[in-house]
Amino acid sequence: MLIVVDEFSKEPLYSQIAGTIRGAIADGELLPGDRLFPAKQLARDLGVNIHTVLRSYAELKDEGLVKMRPGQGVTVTANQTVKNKSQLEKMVRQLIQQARQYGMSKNQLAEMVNRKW
Amino acid sequence: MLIVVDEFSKEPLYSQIAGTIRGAIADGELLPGDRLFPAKQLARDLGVNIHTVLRSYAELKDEGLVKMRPGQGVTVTANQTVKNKSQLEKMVRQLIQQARQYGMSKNQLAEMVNRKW
DNA sequence: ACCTATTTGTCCGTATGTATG
DNA sequence: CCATACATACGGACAAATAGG
Repeated sequence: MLIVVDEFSKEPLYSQIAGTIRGAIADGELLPGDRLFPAKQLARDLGVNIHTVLRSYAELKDEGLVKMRPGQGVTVTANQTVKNKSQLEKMVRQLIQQARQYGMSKNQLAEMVNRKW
Repeated sequence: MLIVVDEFSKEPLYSQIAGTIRGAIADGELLPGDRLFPAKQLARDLGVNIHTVLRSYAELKDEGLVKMRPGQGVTVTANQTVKNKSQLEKMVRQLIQQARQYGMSKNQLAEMVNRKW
């Protein structure tokens, strides 16, 4: 996987790095179980600080795309592709309709989902 | 609001701080629109680094509990309470269960809700 | 059981940039 | 223009978990 960063971009470095990796996972270039470069190594290769890389990795971790473990590294999480999601989408639509009736905002619903997860 | 940190606790400092504020919001001690202490000030008062406080705030921001804006500070987000929400909560629980069966992550579900809103 | 190297996790300090008022 | 406050990035230090010899 090729990662490049543009230090003059208005997009933060950690965001650029996370975005590239996120795309690679989405494209299947990185598969579940695959290990990312150690932060130290990637930082050296990219010419950025290790903290910047670790922040990128942490972002992907928060998204559930990877797992991070000291001594072991960062590995891509099991694939989350949904096969039969039509039913799920129907539920989501119903839920949204219900939430709207209660006068909830999008963020309020999102927060509720987040809380109950 | 009183915030104390235990530097010998195994719980990270930023987590301790975020937890205290999270609790204060849950208890209604902090109300929507209320402003948190500037990170610099709180850091000084607690005897920790400003980054540690900013990390706490960022965590609460990711949870949707507060908003952060340069120059303006950190403010508690609008309350999410819904009056007749028992049915809605039941739907959310079902939805989450369904989503889990499909192997979706929390963020994937959130994104789905966001997209369909 | 021990030691060592690797790698992430947290915290500190400093510098500079960006948005707001 | 200026002060305030968060945002990003760098560097260094040490801790904690893991793997391997």
